[in-house]
Amino acid sequence: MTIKVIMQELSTSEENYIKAIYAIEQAERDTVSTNALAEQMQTKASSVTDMVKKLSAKSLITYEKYKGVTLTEEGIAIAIKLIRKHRLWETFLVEKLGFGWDEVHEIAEQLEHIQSSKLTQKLDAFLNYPKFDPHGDPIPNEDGVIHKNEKARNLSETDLQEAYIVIGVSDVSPSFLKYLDKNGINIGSKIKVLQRYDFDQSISIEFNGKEINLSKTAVQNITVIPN
Amino acid sequence: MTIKVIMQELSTSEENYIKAIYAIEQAERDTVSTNALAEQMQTKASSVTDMVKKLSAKSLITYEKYKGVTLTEEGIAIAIKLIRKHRLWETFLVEKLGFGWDEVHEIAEQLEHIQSSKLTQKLDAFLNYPKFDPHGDPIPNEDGVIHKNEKARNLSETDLQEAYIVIGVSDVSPSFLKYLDKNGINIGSKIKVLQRYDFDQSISIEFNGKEINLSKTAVQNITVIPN
DNA sequence: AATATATTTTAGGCAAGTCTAAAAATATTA
DNA sequence: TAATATTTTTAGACTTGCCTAAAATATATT
Ligand SMILES: [Mn+2]
Ligand SMILES: [Mn+2]
Ligand SMILES: [Mn+2]
Ligand SMILES: [Mn+2]
Repeated sequence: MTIKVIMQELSTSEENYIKAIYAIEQAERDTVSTNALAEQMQTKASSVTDMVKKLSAKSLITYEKYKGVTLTEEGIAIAIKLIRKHRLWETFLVEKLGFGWDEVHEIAEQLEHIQSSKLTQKLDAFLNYPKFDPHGDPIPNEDGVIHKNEKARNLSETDLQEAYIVIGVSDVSPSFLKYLDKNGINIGSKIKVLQRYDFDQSISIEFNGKEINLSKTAVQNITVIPN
Repeated sequence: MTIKVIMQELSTSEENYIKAIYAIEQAERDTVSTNALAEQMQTKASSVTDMVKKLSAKSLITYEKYKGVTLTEEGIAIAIKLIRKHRLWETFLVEKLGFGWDEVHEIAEQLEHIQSSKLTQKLDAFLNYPKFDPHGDPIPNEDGVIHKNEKARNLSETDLQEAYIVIGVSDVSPSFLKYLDKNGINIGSKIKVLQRYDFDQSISIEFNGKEINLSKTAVQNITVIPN
């Protein structure tokens, strides 16, 4: 007797909620509150309550009134599949179609919902099984395994006078990425941390021979490893 | 004073209706009836009436009660853009990802709704501005121009003992395309029409040295040009 | 502990897209 | 042309996903 796993069809909205819950779970290591989810989804708390009941009924999250939600194993698997598709498509758009890294997130938000596991698998092969997307984020493999870089840290947690390599950005808004482009900073850029200003938590770095000042907000959105 | 053309955002459902109306208009050269549209959309006539009112309010079709619908200029432009995207994606899936021509239609049905004119343009360039999709259908260019082959005709309208080249298929169902695959018939296949059987309107052709019998239904779905 | 504040849920409503059943209009046929 | 059949529209209902306003619960403050 064979057991058939029925992978339920999810709406785009349901998928986006799953992704949002996953993202919050990764950031804060706690159950996800209704308000936090409403914030992430740019919607109202009452809408979140509605959706959260539906996802709970489908066993993709556990939900207790007034106590927030957590993804189930199945929910996590779905979230990771979506992230995999999102990052593969972003890689395709940059590597094959020549888009800038600031242009691909919005399009990938649409493409990640295309339903075809064969497509995902063939896209992965076509791209030569890339490990990271254009923003330096790791791409989960077909089994859902994500290889995080152990040495990765936020630029705000670095030592003075030490050399680092930029390996990722956590804000993918076009304005931030264009700002980095203007300064020539990209994934792989070699930098040295020169000074840290306590009054506004900005820092100055050496990059390509010149000194660049980065605001607190910019610094918080750059991930590096020691060089 | 500049006139700004506001390209309205359409839902996937609205887009599919526009495409369906266009397809029927091409086939029968007449206004499109509610029932014909319901048949094409695999839905009920009452649902069609509802949608037809909406599209009419958006000036994408002209609609008169009990008299069927016609696409407006704007409606036609939208239909052609969708067909362009559909066929470009099918080409991508076959040429770049290695899908079979029988596997791509369903996936392209999803991909054609991705919103980004820059994506369409870059995909076109990446594919080297292909003129035809994997089923031999012409791909509209960025200006909406479709180059139809003047010499194209249905296999049912061919002369005996004459040589032809298969240039297209009008049924894209996997079962039909797999049937052609089994016989080795593809776009570009050189064939000779041997005989025509009146009693069931089947024909026999010579292909690759061997004789193949094709049913009426098969014949009706193959497009050829004289060799 | 009682009160005030913040968070979350419920109640009720709206738009899109679909359906069934019934009514209205059009087309066919006797 | 009148009856019959077919097509199309309307009426009313359902689901999904969202909203606002109000009620319920939980948390913070005095
Ligand atoms: Mn992204
Ligand atoms: Mn990314
Ligand atoms: Mn197709
Ligand atoms: Mn095609």
